[in-house]
Amino acid sequence: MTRVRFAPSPTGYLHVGGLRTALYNYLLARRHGGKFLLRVEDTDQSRLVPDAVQNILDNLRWANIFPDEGAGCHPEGDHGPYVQSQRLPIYRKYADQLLESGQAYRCFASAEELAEMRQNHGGYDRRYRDYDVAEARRRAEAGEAHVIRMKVPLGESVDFEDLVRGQVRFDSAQVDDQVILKSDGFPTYHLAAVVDDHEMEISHVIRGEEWLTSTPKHLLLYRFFGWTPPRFAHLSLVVNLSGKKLSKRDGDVSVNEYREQGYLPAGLLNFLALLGWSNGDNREVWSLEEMEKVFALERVHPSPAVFDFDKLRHINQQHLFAMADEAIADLLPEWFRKAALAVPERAFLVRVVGLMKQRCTLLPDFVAGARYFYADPESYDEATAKKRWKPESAELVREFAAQLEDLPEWRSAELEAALRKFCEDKGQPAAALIHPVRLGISGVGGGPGLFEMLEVLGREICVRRLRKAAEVLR
RNA sequence: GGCCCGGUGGUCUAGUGGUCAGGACGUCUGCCUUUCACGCAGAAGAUCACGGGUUCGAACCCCGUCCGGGUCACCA
Repeated sequence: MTRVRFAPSPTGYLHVGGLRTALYNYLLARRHGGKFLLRVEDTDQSRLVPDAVQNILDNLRWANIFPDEGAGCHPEGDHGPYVQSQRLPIYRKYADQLLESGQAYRCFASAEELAEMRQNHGGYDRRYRDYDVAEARRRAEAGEAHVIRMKVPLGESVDFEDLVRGQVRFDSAQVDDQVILKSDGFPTYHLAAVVDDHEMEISHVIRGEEWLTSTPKHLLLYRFFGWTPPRFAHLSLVVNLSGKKLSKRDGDVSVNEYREQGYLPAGLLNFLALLGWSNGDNREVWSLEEMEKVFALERVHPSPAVFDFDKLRHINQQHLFAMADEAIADLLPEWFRKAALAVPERAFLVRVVGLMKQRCTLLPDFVAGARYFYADPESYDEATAKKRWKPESAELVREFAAQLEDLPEWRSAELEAALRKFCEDKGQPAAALIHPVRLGISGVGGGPGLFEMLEVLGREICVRRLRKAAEVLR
Protein backbone atom coordinates (compact mmCIF):
# COMPACT_ATOMS: atom_id res chain seq x y z
CA MET A 1 0.00 0.00 0.00
CA THR A 2 1.38 3.35 -1.02
CA ARG A 3 1.01 5.79 1.84
CA VAL A 4 2.50 9.23 1.51
CA ARG A 5 2.20 12.40 3.49
CA PHE A 6 2.51 16.13 3.19
CA ALA A 7 3.80 17.35 6.53
CA PRO A 8 3.97 21.13 6.63
CA SER A 9 5.06 23.10 9.60
CA PRO A 10 2.58 25.83 10.54
CA THR A 11 5.21 28.53 10.62
CA GLY A 12 3.88 30.32 7.58
CA TYR A 13 1.39 30.22 4.77
CA LEU A 14 1.41 27.59 2.07
CA HIS A 15 4.26 28.27 -0.32
CA VAL A 16 4.28 27.32 -4.00
CA GLY A 17 7.20 24.99 -3.33
CA GLY A 18 5.15 23.36 -0.60
CA LEU A 19 2.20 22.99 -2.94
CA ARG A 20 4.45 21.25 -5.43
CA THR A 21 5.64 18.83 -2.76
CA ALA A 22 2.05 18.18 -1.73
CA LEU A 23 1.11 17.67 -5.36
CA TYR A 24 3.81 15.09 -6.04
CA ASN A 25 2.83 13.20 -2.92
CA TYR A 26 -0.80 13.35 -3.88
CA LEU A 27 -0.10 12.21 -7.43
CA LEU A 28 1.93 9.24 -6.29
CA ALA A 29 -0.84 8.15 -3.94
CA ARG A 30 -3.46 8.49 -6.65
CA ARG A 31 -1.37 6.74 -9.24
CA HIS A 32 -0.97 3.71 -7.03
CA GLY A 33 -4.36 3.74 -5.40
CA GLY A 34 -2.79 4.63 -2.09
CA LYS A 35 -3.44 7.18 0.61
CA PHE A 36 -2.33 10.77 0.90
CA LEU A 37 -2.08 12.03 4.48
CA LEU A 38 -1.75 15.46 5.96
CA ARG A 39 0.23 15.84 9.15
CA VAL A 40 0.92 19.04 11.04
CA GLU A 41 4.49 19.37 12.29
CA ASP A 42 4.16 21.95 15.00
CA THR A 43 7.00 20.95 17.27
CA ASP A 44 8.57 24.37 17.30
CA GLN A 45 6.44 26.29 19.73
CA SER A 46 8.27 29.53 19.19
CA ARG A 47 7.59 29.85 15.49
CA LEU A 48 3.92 29.04 15.28
CA VAL A 49 1.84 31.32 13.09
CA PRO A 50 -1.75 31.36 14.38
CA ASP A 51 -3.71 30.89 11.18
CA ALA A 52 -1.10 28.94 9.25
CA VAL A 53 -2.82 25.58 9.59
CA GLN A 54 -6.06 27.07 8.37
CA ASN A 55 -4.30 28.70 5.46
CA ILE A 56 -2.64 25.46 4.43
CA LEU A 57 -5.91 23.57 4.64
CA ASP A 58 -7.76 26.27 2.70
CA ASN A 59 -5.23 26.44 -0.07
CA LEU A 60 -4.98 22.69 -0.49
CA ARG A 61 -8.75 22.58 -0.74
CA TRP A 62 -8.69 25.41 -3.27
CA ALA A 63 -6.17 23.44 -5.29
CA ASN A 64 -8.34 20.34 -5.12
CA ILE A 65 -5.63 18.41 -3.35
CA PHE A 66 -7.68 16.60 -0.77
CA PRO A 67 -5.95 14.44 1.83
CA ASP A 68 -7.47 11.03 2.42
CA GLU A 69 -6.37 10.93 6.00
CA GLY A 70 -5.04 13.25 8.65
CA ALA A 71 -5.49 16.79 9.88
CA GLY A 72 -8.61 18.43 8.52
CA CYS A 73 -10.21 15.14 7.42
CA HIS A 74 -13.53 13.89 8.76
CA PRO A 75 -12.91 11.44 10.22
CA GLU A 76 -9.20 11.91 10.55
CA GLY A 77 -8.22 8.27 10.29
CA ASP A 78 -6.82 5.42 12.34
CA HIS A 79 -3.29 6.63 12.85
CA GLY A 80 -3.95 9.85 14.70
CA PRO A 81 -3.62 12.24 16.19
CA TYR A 82 -2.13 13.91 13.14
CA VAL A 83 -0.88 17.00 14.88
CA GLN A 84 2.49 16.46 16.46
CA SER A 85 1.94 18.63 19.50
CA GLN A 86 -0.78 16.15 20.44
CA ARG A 87 1.60 13.22 20.26
CA LEU A 88 4.17 14.27 22.85
CA PRO A 89 3.90 11.15 25.06
CA ILE A 90 4.63 8.99 22.04
CA TYR A 91 7.89 10.76 21.27
CA ARG A 92 8.84 10.74 24.92
CA LYS A 93 8.33 7.00 25.04
CA TYR A 94 10.56 6.39 22.04
CA ALA A 95 13.22 8.78 23.28
CA ASP A 96 13.28 6.89 26.58
CA GLN A 97 13.57 3.65 24.71
CA LEU A 98 16.66 4.92 22.93
CA LEU A 99 18.07 6.16 26.23
CA GLU A 100 17.66 2.73 27.75
CA SER A 101 19.20 0.91 24.83
CA GLY A 102 22.16 3.29 24.93
CA GLN A 103 21.48 4.67 21.46
CA ALA A 104 20.76 8.09 22.86
CA TYR A 105 22.10 10.10 25.78
CA ARG A 106 21.30 13.11 27.87
CA CYS A 107 23.21 16.26 27.16
CA PHE A 108 23.51 19.15 29.59
CA ALA A 109 25.47 21.56 27.44
CA SER A 110 24.24 25.12 27.81
CA ALA A 111 23.37 27.47 25.01
CA GLU A 112 26.63 29.33 25.70
CA GLU A 113 28.69 26.16 25.52
CA LEU A 114 27.03 25.22 22.26
CA ALA A 115 27.66 28.63 20.78
CA GLU A 116 31.29 28.42 21.81
CA MET A 117 31.66 24.98 20.22
CA ARG A 118 30.14 26.19 16.99
CA GLN A 119 32.62 29.03 16.87
CA ASN A 120 35.68 26.97 17.58
CA HIS A 121 35.24 23.58 16.07
CA GLY A 122 32.18 23.92 13.93
CA GLY A 123 29.65 22.02 15.95
CA TYR A 124 28.75 19.95 18.92
CA ASP A 125 31.77 17.97 20.08
CA ARG A 126 29.74 15.06 21.50
CA ARG A 127 31.00 15.95 24.97
CA TYR A 128 28.19 14.19 26.84
CA ARG A 129 28.27 11.14 24.63
CA ASP A 130 30.17 9.05 27.16
CA TYR A 131 29.07 10.87 30.27
CA ASP A 132 28.23 8.65 33.19
CA VAL A 133 24.70 7.39 32.65
CA ALA A 134 23.78 7.16 36.32
CA GLU A 135 25.08 10.65 36.96
CA ALA A 136 23.17 11.96 33.99
CA ARG A 137 20.00 10.37 35.28
CA ARG A 138 20.56 11.84 38.73
CA ARG A 139 20.95 15.34 37.28
CA ALA A 140 17.91 14.89 35.12
CA GLU A 141 15.83 13.71 38.02
CA ALA A 142 17.03 16.66 40.03
CA GLY A 143 15.32 18.75 37.43
CA GLU A 144 18.31 19.97 35.51
CA ALA A 145 17.52 21.14 31.99
CA HIS A 146 18.86 18.88 29.27
CA VAL A 147 18.20 17.48 25.83
CA ILE A 148 18.39 13.96 24.49
CA ARG A 149 20.75 13.33 21.61
CA MET A 150 21.11 10.36 19.36
CA LYS A 151 24.37 8.44 19.64
CA VAL A 152 25.50 8.22 16.08
CA PRO A 153 27.75 5.23 15.41
CA LEU A 154 31.04 6.44 13.99
CA GLY A 155 32.90 5.24 10.96
CA GLU A 156 30.04 3.72 9.10
CA SER A 157 28.61 4.52 5.78
CA VAL A 158 24.93 5.18 5.55
CA ASP A 159 23.57 4.86 2.08
CA PHE A 160 20.26 4.64 0.40
CA GLU A 161 18.65 4.71 -2.98
CA ASP A 162 16.91 8.01 -3.51
CA LEU A 163 14.05 7.66 -5.95
CA VAL A 164 14.94 10.79 -7.86
CA ARG A 165 18.71 10.91 -7.36
CA GLY A 166 19.83 7.34 -7.27
CA GLN A 167 22.44 6.06 -4.84
CA VAL A 168 23.43 8.52 -2.12
CA ARG A 169 26.10 7.78 0.45
CA PHE A 170 27.09 9.48 3.70
CA ASP A 171 29.83 8.86 6.19
CA SER A 172 28.27 8.57 9.64
CA ALA A 173 31.15 10.53 11.17
CA GLN A 174 29.71 13.53 9.30
CA VAL A 175 26.41 13.12 11.09
CA ASP A 176 26.24 14.92 14.37
CA ASP A 177 24.66 13.63 17.54
CA GLN A 178 21.42 15.31 16.69
CA VAL A 179 19.09 16.50 19.42
CA ILE A 180 15.95 14.38 19.23
CA LEU A 181 14.17 15.66 22.30
CA LYS A 182 14.41 19.29 23.29
CA SER A 183 14.58 20.60 26.83
CA ASP A 184 10.98 21.74 26.59
CA GLY A 185 9.94 18.12 26.12
CA PHE A 186 9.10 18.55 22.45
CA PRO A 187 10.79 16.34 19.89
CA THR A 188 12.81 17.81 17.08
CA TYR A 189 11.73 17.23 13.52
CA HIS A 190 14.01 14.25 13.17
CA LEU A 191 12.52 12.13 15.93
CA ALA A 192 8.97 13.23 15.32
CA ALA A 193 9.02 12.62 11.59
CA VAL A 194 10.63 9.20 11.90
CA VAL A 195 8.29 8.05 14.65
CA ASP A 196 5.23 9.34 12.86
CA ASP A 197 6.20 8.06 9.44
CA HIS A 198 6.66 4.65 11.01
CA GLU A 199 3.50 4.69 13.07
CA MET A 200 1.48 6.07 10.19
CA GLU A 201 2.91 3.41 7.90
CA ILE A 202 4.31 5.82 5.39
CA SER A 203 5.79 4.02 2.40
CA HIS A 204 7.39 6.93 0.55
CA VAL A 205 8.79 10.15 1.91
CA ILE A 206 8.71 12.79 -0.80
CA ARG A 207 10.14 16.08 0.40
CA GLY A 208 12.39 18.96 -0.62
CA GLU A 209 16.09 18.66 -1.23
CA GLU A 210 16.84 20.63 1.92
CA TRP A 211 16.16 17.37 3.77
CA LEU A 212 18.63 15.30 1.86
CA THR A 213 21.52 15.76 4.25
CA SER A 214 19.47 14.86 7.29
CA THR A 215 18.28 11.64 5.78
CA PRO A 216 21.18 9.63 7.29
CA LYS A 217 20.02 10.72 10.74
CA HIS A 218 16.60 9.42 9.94
CA LEU A 219 17.93 6.18 8.54
CA LEU A 220 19.96 5.70 11.71
CA LEU A 221 16.89 6.26 13.83
CA TYR A 222 15.00 3.63 11.85
CA ARG A 223 17.88 1.29 12.49
CA PHE A 224 17.95 2.08 16.22
CA PHE A 225 14.29 1.22 16.47
CA GLY A 226 14.60 -1.82 14.25
CA TRP A 227 12.11 -0.42 11.76
CA THR A 228 12.10 -0.70 8.01
CA PRO A 229 12.56 2.77 6.56
CA PRO A 230 10.31 4.12 3.82
CA ARG A 231 11.62 4.92 0.36
CA PHE A 232 12.91 8.47 -0.02
CA ALA A 233 12.57 10.91 -2.87
CA HIS A 234 14.17 14.34 -2.57
CA LEU A 235 12.76 16.96 -4.86
CA SER A 236 14.86 19.76 -6.25
CA LEU A 237 14.22 23.23 -4.99
CA VAL A 238 12.14 25.82 -6.78
CA VAL A 239 14.53 28.70 -7.32
CA ASN A 240 14.64 32.26 -8.67
CA LEU A 241 16.54 33.57 -11.67
CA SER A 242 19.74 33.69 -9.65
CA GLY A 243 19.42 30.07 -8.65
CA LYS A 244 18.55 30.71 -5.04
CA LYS A 245 15.68 29.19 -3.16
CA LEU A 246 12.56 31.14 -4.09
CA SER A 247 11.81 33.76 -1.47
CA LYS A 248 9.49 36.67 -0.89
CA ARG A 249 11.91 39.03 -2.54
CA ASP A 250 11.38 37.25 -5.83
CA GLY A 251 7.72 38.10 -6.06
CA ASP A 252 4.80 36.00 -5.11
CA VAL A 253 5.59 32.85 -3.24
CA SER A 254 2.49 32.04 -1.28
CA VAL A 255 -0.33 30.14 -2.91
CA ASN A 256 -2.70 32.82 -1.63
CA GLU A 257 -1.19 35.33 -3.98
CA TYR A 258 -1.81 33.24 -7.07
CA ARG A 259 -5.30 32.56 -5.94
CA GLU A 260 -5.92 36.26 -5.49
CA GLN A 261 -4.54 37.06 -8.90
CA GLY A 262 -7.07 34.75 -10.43
CA TYR A 263 -5.04 31.77 -11.56
CA LEU A 264 -6.94 28.56 -12.00
CA PRO A 265 -5.91 25.89 -9.50
CA ALA A 266 -5.52 23.44 -12.37
CA GLY A 267 -3.19 25.85 -14.15
CA LEU A 268 -1.00 26.47 -11.13
CA LEU A 269 -0.81 22.77 -10.38
CA ASN A 270 0.02 21.89 -13.96
CA PHE A 271 2.78 24.47 -14.04
CA LEU A 272 4.18 23.34 -10.70
CA ALA A 273 4.15 19.72 -11.81
CA LEU A 274 6.21 20.67 -14.86
CA LEU A 275 8.86 22.13 -12.58
CA GLY A 276 10.73 18.86 -12.43
CA TRP A 277 8.32 16.37 -13.91
CA SER A 278 7.63 15.51 -17.51
CA ASN A 279 5.93 12.53 -19.03
CA GLY A 280 8.58 12.24 -21.71
CA ASP A 281 6.12 12.70 -24.56
CA ASN A 282 6.38 16.45 -25.17
CA ARG A 283 2.96 17.00 -23.69
CA GLU A 284 2.67 19.93 -21.32
CA VAL A 285 -0.97 20.64 -20.65
CA TRP A 286 -2.41 18.28 -18.10
CA SER A 287 -5.41 18.25 -15.86
CA LEU A 288 -4.97 16.95 -12.34
CA GLU A 289 -6.91 13.81 -13.22
CA GLU A 290 -4.71 13.16 -16.22
CA MET A 291 -1.55 13.53 -14.18
CA GLU A 292 -2.91 11.12 -11.59
CA LYS A 293 -2.96 8.42 -14.22
CA VAL A 294 0.63 8.74 -15.40
CA PHE A 295 2.74 10.33 -12.67
CA ALA A 296 5.96 8.51 -11.83
CA LEU A 297 8.83 9.50 -9.56
CA GLU A 298 11.23 7.96 -12.09
CA ARG A 299 10.32 10.84 -14.36
CA VAL A 300 11.13 13.56 -11.85
CA HIS A 301 14.22 15.58 -12.73
CA PRO A 302 16.78 16.19 -9.94
CA SER A 303 18.05 19.64 -10.91
CA PRO A 304 16.58 22.83 -9.48
CA ALA A 305 13.88 24.59 -11.48
CA VAL A 306 13.41 28.30 -12.00
CA PHE A 307 9.89 29.57 -11.46
CA ASP A 308 9.00 31.21 -14.76
CA PHE A 309 6.00 33.50 -14.52
CA ASP A 310 5.53 33.69 -18.28
CA LYS A 311 5.25 29.96 -18.56
CA LEU A 312 2.79 29.89 -15.66
CA ARG A 313 0.58 32.40 -17.46
CA HIS A 314 0.72 30.39 -20.63
CA ILE A 315 -0.25 27.15 -18.91
CA ASN A 316 -3.06 28.90 -17.09
CA GLN A 317 -4.35 30.28 -20.36
CA GLN A 318 -4.35 26.81 -21.85
CA HIS A 319 -6.54 25.61 -19.02
CA LEU A 320 -8.88 28.53 -19.50
CA PHE A 321 -9.23 27.71 -23.21
CA ALA A 322 -10.09 24.16 -22.35
CA MET A 323 -12.96 25.20 -20.10
CA ALA A 324 -16.56 25.63 -21.24
CA ASP A 325 -17.81 29.22 -21.29
CA GLU A 326 -20.45 28.32 -18.73
CA ALA A 327 -17.89 26.88 -16.34
CA ILE A 328 -15.78 30.02 -16.54
CA ALA A 329 -18.84 32.20 -16.04
CA ASP A 330 -19.64 30.29 -12.87
CA LEU A 331 -16.28 31.29 -11.44
CA LEU A 332 -16.74 34.97 -12.10
CA PRO A 333 -19.20 36.31 -9.51
CA GLU A 334 -16.55 36.63 -6.79
CA TRP A 335 -14.38 38.63 -9.18
CA PHE A 336 -17.19 41.06 -9.82
CA ARG A 337 -17.64 41.50 -6.11
CA LYS A 338 -13.93 42.15 -5.71
CA ALA A 339 -14.11 44.77 -8.45
CA ALA A 340 -17.16 46.33 -6.78
CA LEU A 341 -19.25 45.66 -9.88
CA ALA A 342 -22.72 44.17 -10.02
CA VAL A 343 -22.75 40.56 -11.13
CA PRO A 344 -24.27 40.46 -14.61
CA GLU A 345 -26.98 38.08 -15.62
CA ARG A 346 -25.54 34.64 -16.28
CA ALA A 347 -26.67 34.27 -19.91
CA PHE A 348 -25.06 37.59 -20.73
CA LEU A 349 -21.89 36.66 -18.88
CA VAL A 350 -21.60 33.39 -20.76
CA ARG A 351 -21.69 35.30 -24.03
CA VAL A 352 -19.07 37.76 -22.83
CA VAL A 353 -16.84 34.86 -21.83
CA GLY A 354 -17.26 33.38 -25.28
CA LEU A 355 -16.08 36.62 -26.87
CA MET A 356 -13.26 37.27 -24.41
CA LYS A 357 -11.85 33.83 -23.76
CA GLN A 358 -8.90 33.93 -26.10
CA ARG A 359 -8.00 37.37 -24.85
CA CYS A 360 -7.77 36.41 -21.18
CA THR A 361 -5.20 34.57 -19.11
CA LEU A 362 -6.48 35.20 -15.60
CA LEU A 363 -9.98 35.26 -14.19
CA PRO A 364 -10.12 39.00 -13.45
CA ASP A 365 -9.31 39.66 -17.11
CA PHE A 366 -12.97 38.82 -17.74
CA VAL A 367 -13.95 41.61 -15.39
CA ALA A 368 -11.46 44.46 -15.33
CA GLY A 369 -10.21 43.61 -18.80
CA ALA A 370 -13.74 43.60 -20.20
CA ARG A 371 -15.17 46.47 -18.25
CA TYR A 372 -16.97 47.93 -21.24
CA PHE A 373 -19.34 44.99 -21.21
CA TYR A 374 -20.59 46.04 -17.80
CA ALA A 375 -20.36 49.81 -17.75
CA ASP A 376 -20.25 52.70 -20.21
CA PRO A 377 -16.74 53.95 -20.86
CA GLU A 378 -15.78 56.90 -18.73
CA SER A 379 -12.92 57.92 -20.95
CA TYR A 380 -11.49 57.10 -24.34
CA ASP A 381 -8.03 55.78 -24.94
CA GLU A 382 -6.01 58.72 -26.16
CA ALA A 383 -3.65 56.98 -28.54
CA THR A 384 -6.56 55.23 -30.22
CA ALA A 385 -8.60 58.41 -30.43
CA LYS A 386 -5.70 60.19 -32.02
CA LYS A 387 -5.23 57.47 -34.57
CA ARG A 388 -8.82 56.51 -35.35
CA TRP A 389 -11.09 59.46 -34.60
CA LYS A 390 -11.09 61.83 -37.56
CA PRO A 391 -12.80 65.22 -37.87
CA GLU A 392 -15.74 63.60 -39.67
CA SER A 393 -16.04 60.69 -37.22
CA ALA A 394 -18.44 62.37 -34.84
CA GLU A 395 -20.96 63.06 -37.54
CA LEU A 396 -20.69 59.56 -39.01
CA VAL A 397 -21.14 57.98 -35.59
CA ARG A 398 -24.10 60.17 -34.78
CA GLU A 399 -25.87 59.30 -38.01
CA PHE A 400 -25.06 55.64 -37.69
CA ALA A 401 -26.44 55.61 -34.16
CA ALA A 402 -29.68 57.03 -35.46
CA GLN A 403 -29.84 54.29 -38.04
CA LEU A 404 -29.20 51.63 -35.43
CA GLU A 405 -32.24 52.75 -33.53
CA ASP A 406 -34.41 51.49 -36.33
CA LEU A 407 -32.43 48.40 -37.30
CA PRO A 408 -35.01 45.60 -37.55
CA GLU A 409 -32.83 42.72 -36.39
CA TRP A 410 -30.18 43.24 -33.71
CA ARG A 411 -27.75 40.56 -34.74
CA SER A 412 -24.10 40.73 -35.70
CA ALA A 413 -24.63 39.81 -39.35
CA GLU A 414 -27.29 42.51 -39.77
CA LEU A 415 -25.22 45.01 -37.85
CA GLU A 416 -22.26 44.40 -40.08
CA ALA A 417 -24.35 44.61 -43.25
CA ALA A 418 -25.91 47.83 -42.04
CA LEU A 419 -22.58 49.41 -41.22
CA ARG A 420 -21.01 48.46 -44.51
CA LYS A 421 -24.01 49.70 -46.46
CA PHE A 422 -23.99 52.94 -44.53
CA CYS A 423 -20.35 53.53 -45.33
CA GLU A 424 -20.83 52.65 -48.94
CA ASP A 425 -23.61 55.22 -49.22
CA LYS A 426 -21.32 57.77 -47.63
CA GLY A 427 -18.46 56.89 -49.92
CA GLN A 428 -16.36 55.93 -46.90
CA PRO A 429 -14.32 52.80 -46.27
CA ALA A 430 -15.86 50.61 -43.56
CA ALA A 431 -12.83 51.13 -41.35
CA ALA A 432 -13.66 54.83 -41.14
CA LEU A 433 -16.67 53.90 -39.05
CA ILE A 434 -15.63 50.57 -37.55
CA HIS A 435 -12.80 52.04 -35.52
CA PRO A 436 -14.65 55.09 -34.21
CA VAL A 437 -17.60 52.87 -33.27
CA ARG A 438 -15.33 50.49 -31.38
CA LEU A 439 -13.75 53.39 -29.55
CA GLY A 440 -17.10 54.92 -28.76
CA ILE A 441 -18.55 51.65 -27.52
CA SER A 442 -15.60 50.32 -25.54
CA GLY A 443 -13.35 53.28 -24.93
CA VAL A 444 -10.37 51.28 -26.14
CA GLY A 445 -8.79 50.23 -29.39
CA GLY A 446 -8.76 46.47 -28.99
CA GLY A 447 -11.22 43.76 -28.12
CA PRO A 448 -13.47 41.14 -29.61
CA GLY A 449 -15.06 41.32 -33.03
CA LEU A 450 -17.01 44.59 -33.18
CA PHE A 451 -20.30 43.22 -34.43
CA GLU A 452 -20.45 40.38 -31.93
CA MET A 453 -19.72 42.91 -29.25
CA LEU A 454 -22.55 45.18 -30.41
CA GLU A 455 -24.93 42.24 -30.54
CA VAL A 456 -24.15 41.14 -27.01
CA LEU A 457 -24.33 44.68 -25.64
CA GLY A 458 -27.77 45.34 -27.11
CA ARG A 459 -29.34 48.22 -28.93
CA GLU A 460 -30.06 50.59 -26.12
CA ILE A 461 -26.57 50.59 -24.70
CA CYS A 462 -24.91 50.89 -28.09
CA VAL A 463 -26.98 53.82 -29.26
CA ARG A 464 -26.47 55.60 -25.98
CA ARG A 465 -22.72 55.11 -26.01
CA LEU A 466 -22.33 56.18 -29.61
CA ARG A 467 -24.24 59.40 -29.03
CA LYS A 468 -22.20 60.13 -25.97
CA ALA A 469 -18.95 59.54 -27.86
CA ALA A 470 -20.03 61.74 -30.74
CA GLU A 471 -20.68 64.37 -28.15
CA VAL A 472 -17.46 64.06 -26.21
CA LEU A 473 -14.91 63.32 -28.91
CA ARG A 474 -14.20 65.97 -31.48
C1' G B 1 35.30 25.38 5.09
C1' G B 2 33.38 19.82 5.59
C1' C B 3 29.67 16.79 3.59
C1' C B 4 25.74 16.11 -0.02
C1' C B 5 23.10 17.22 -4.55
C1' G B 6 23.00 19.43 -9.27
C1' G B 7 24.91 21.46 -14.41
C1' U B 8 21.05 20.32 -22.28
C1' G B 9 19.34 27.63 -26.07
C1' G B 10 17.25 33.34 -21.43
C1' U B 11 13.50 29.67 -18.85
C1' C B 12 10.95 24.52 -18.25
C1' U B 13 12.39 20.13 -20.44
C1' A B 14 13.04 15.37 -24.18
C1' G B 15 17.12 12.52 -24.85
C1' U B 16 20.29 7.30 -21.60
C1' G B 17 26.40 5.24 -27.22
C1' G B 18 24.99 6.09 -33.65
C1' U B 19 19.83 11.20 -38.03
C1' C B 20 21.39 18.56 -38.95
C1' A B 21 20.42 17.66 -30.08
C1' G B 22 13.47 17.29 -30.28
C1' G B 23 9.30 20.07 -27.83
C1' A B 24 7.30 24.25 -24.92
C1' C B 25 7.56 29.40 -22.80
C1' G B 26 9.67 33.96 -24.03
C1' U B 27 11.81 37.03 -28.22
C1' C B 28 11.64 38.50 -33.51
C1' U B 29 9.31 38.28 -38.74
C1' G B 30 5.33 37.43 -41.82
C1' C B 31 0.06 35.76 -42.77
C1' C B 32 -4.98 36.19 -41.14
C1' U B 33 -8.40 40.25 -39.23
C1' U B 34 -12.32 46.10 -38.50
C1' U B 35 -8.71 46.32 -33.68
C1' C B 36 -6.49 43.37 -29.81
C1' A B 37 -5.99 38.50 -29.02
C1' C B 38 -6.25 33.49 -30.83
C1' G B 39 -4.56 30.72 -34.86
C1' C B 40 -1.08 29.63 -38.83
C1' A B 41 3.88 29.92 -41.22
C1' G B 42 8.84 31.03 -40.30
C1' A B 43 13.42 32.95 -37.76
C1' A B 44 17.13 33.90 -34.25
C1' G B 45 19.00 31.53 -29.98
C1' A B 46 22.92 25.39 -27.29
C1' U B 47 31.22 25.12 -27.86
C1' C B 48 24.89 19.53 -24.32
C1' A B 49 29.73 23.60 -17.68
C1' C B 50 35.13 22.51 -18.82
C1' G B 51 39.36 19.04 -19.51
C1' G B 52 40.92 14.23 -20.07
C1' G B 53 39.88 9.24 -21.04
C1' U B 54 36.87 4.42 -22.80
C1' U B 55 34.87 3.54 -27.87
C1' C B 56 34.84 3.02 -34.87
C1' G B 57 31.46 6.59 -32.54
C1' A B 58 29.58 10.23 -26.25
C1' A B 59 24.99 15.11 -24.10
C1' C B 60 24.72 9.96 -22.59
C1' C B 61 29.99 5.52 -19.60
C1' C B 62 34.76 6.60 -16.29
C1' C B 63 38.19 10.21 -13.88
C1' G B 64 39.43 15.15 -12.71
C1' U B 65 38.22 20.35 -12.56
C1' C B 66 35.00 24.47 -12.39
C1' C B 67 30.50 26.69 -11.28
C1' G B 68 25.74 26.76 -8.71
C1' G B 69 22.77 25.19 -4.78
C1' G B 70 21.58 22.61 -0.16
C1' U B 71 23.11 21.43 4.72
C1' C B 72 26.09 21.71 8.95
C1' A B 73 20.19 24.77 15.40
C1' C B 74 17.16 22.61 21.73
C1' C B 75 13.96 25.46 13.00
C1' A B 76 11.35 22.71 10.13
